[in-house]
Amino acid sequence: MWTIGQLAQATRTTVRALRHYDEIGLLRPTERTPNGHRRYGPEDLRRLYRIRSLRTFGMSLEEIASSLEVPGAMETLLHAQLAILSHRAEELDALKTQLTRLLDHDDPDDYLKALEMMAMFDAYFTPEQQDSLAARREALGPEAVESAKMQFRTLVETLLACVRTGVAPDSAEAREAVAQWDALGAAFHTAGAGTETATRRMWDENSEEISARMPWSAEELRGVVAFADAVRAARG
Amino acid sequence: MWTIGQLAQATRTTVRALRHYDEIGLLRPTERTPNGHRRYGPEDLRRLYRIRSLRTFGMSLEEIASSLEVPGAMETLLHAQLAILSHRAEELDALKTQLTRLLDHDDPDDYLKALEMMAMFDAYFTPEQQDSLAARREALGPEAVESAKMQFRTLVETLLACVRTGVAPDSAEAREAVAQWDALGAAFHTAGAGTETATRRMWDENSEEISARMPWSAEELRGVVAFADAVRAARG
DNA sequence: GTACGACCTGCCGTTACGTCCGATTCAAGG
DNA sequence: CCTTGAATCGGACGTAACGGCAGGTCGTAC
Repeated sequence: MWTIGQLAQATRTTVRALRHYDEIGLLRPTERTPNGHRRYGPEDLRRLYRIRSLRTFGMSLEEIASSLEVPGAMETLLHAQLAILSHRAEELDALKTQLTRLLDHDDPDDYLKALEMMAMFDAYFTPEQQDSLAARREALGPEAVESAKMQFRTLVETLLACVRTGVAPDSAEAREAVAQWDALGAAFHTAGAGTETATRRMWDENSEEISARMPWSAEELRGVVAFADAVRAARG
Repeated sequence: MWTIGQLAQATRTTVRALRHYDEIGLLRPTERTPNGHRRYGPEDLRRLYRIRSLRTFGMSLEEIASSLEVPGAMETLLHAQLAILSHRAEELDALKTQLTRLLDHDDPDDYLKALEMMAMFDAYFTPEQQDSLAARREALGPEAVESAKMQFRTLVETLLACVRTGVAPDSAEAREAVAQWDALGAAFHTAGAGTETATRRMWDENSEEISARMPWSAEELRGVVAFADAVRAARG
């Protein structure tokens, strides 16, 4: 039989934790001395060992309590916990790659804007869509992505010029530019269903935020998008 | 300018979270209407995006607040967070393998005892020592481990017989048995420094618990260990 | 006798909000 | 203009697993 301090020291827990377990009924000492001091026996020690093990697996004390009562619950619970841990590991891994991508970014002063974009990205794309977009980018390779950015810039400039000079939406010049624009987008979208509409929503609702990362104003961008719509409508 | 409900819906947060951010001064709305309703502007929206991004990286609101104030703190903090995430990933991975080992165990009714042993194991070996022991077991292969268990059982029986029949500690029979015992232990211990003494402490302080998993009583085991000590002492 | 350590109960604090409350206030319809 | 339902307000309490502190009791050693 051991006092609470001895048990705590022997099992590398704390007196406070043991008292907490007693409070919530998870580990009641075998007996109390007449003056109220807790006395723990070997059976309590074993139960404590089990509790600490299950705790290292990330289970809540409530789960531990119920699994220790019901004799057959252990296997089911451990399997479930393994699944949870695997899921958490995947999430962690995704976070790590995202963070690494962010830190590998060229411009170290651009973190704040990058963070904004990531959150917006999260808000408009489902995780599956994000995965497919990332996979698509990876499949295309970094130089293809850079090249796409360049093409995108020149296309925006072209369309912007069309808007400014009042080129008709059914002109060959406008059609050609919009066709290239759509092809460029398609190269990144073919992998995931619904990414096109999500991109469009993000574009519509956040042109101000997006323009903050680009050399054009939100007004100009909205004009370009509207013009592209008109060109597609004229094309039929 | 948006109301709190609109902002919450647009950014997929909750009204309560936004009020919380306001409370702790993390995200104050640009203005209030005369009647006290919060009004958020584009600047608030951007700040919220940043906050949500950093939150997904597992940072506390306090860390986020300070990193958003100090201009250069972002890179340092993100790097630190990446390190933390990597560490957590390793821990999670270790937990997963441990759980998997437990679930791969032959006897499904033996979970509770296995959990006890794991906790004791944790209490007496440092993580590095545990790694080296596991690596050692893996290097030896499962059939070698099984064979060692068999040898261990017969050795205990032999020594137990010596104790019962009062064989002298300096007899050839006793010396031979103890030499084999030590060799068997050495096969598992050579990889990690300090594992021998840890094993010994665990053995000394928990013979009752250990005996619960073996076909001998704690009394008998303590007798065997003491006898082995005597034999080693006689050997010099 | 008293000093010291170990123990007791009870209460507040932690994180990032969720939930519920009663009291206003807004927007739309009759 | 009045009503009604939805949105908003501030405040309070709850969460998980303890940590830490206060004030009191107990046992032992000097």
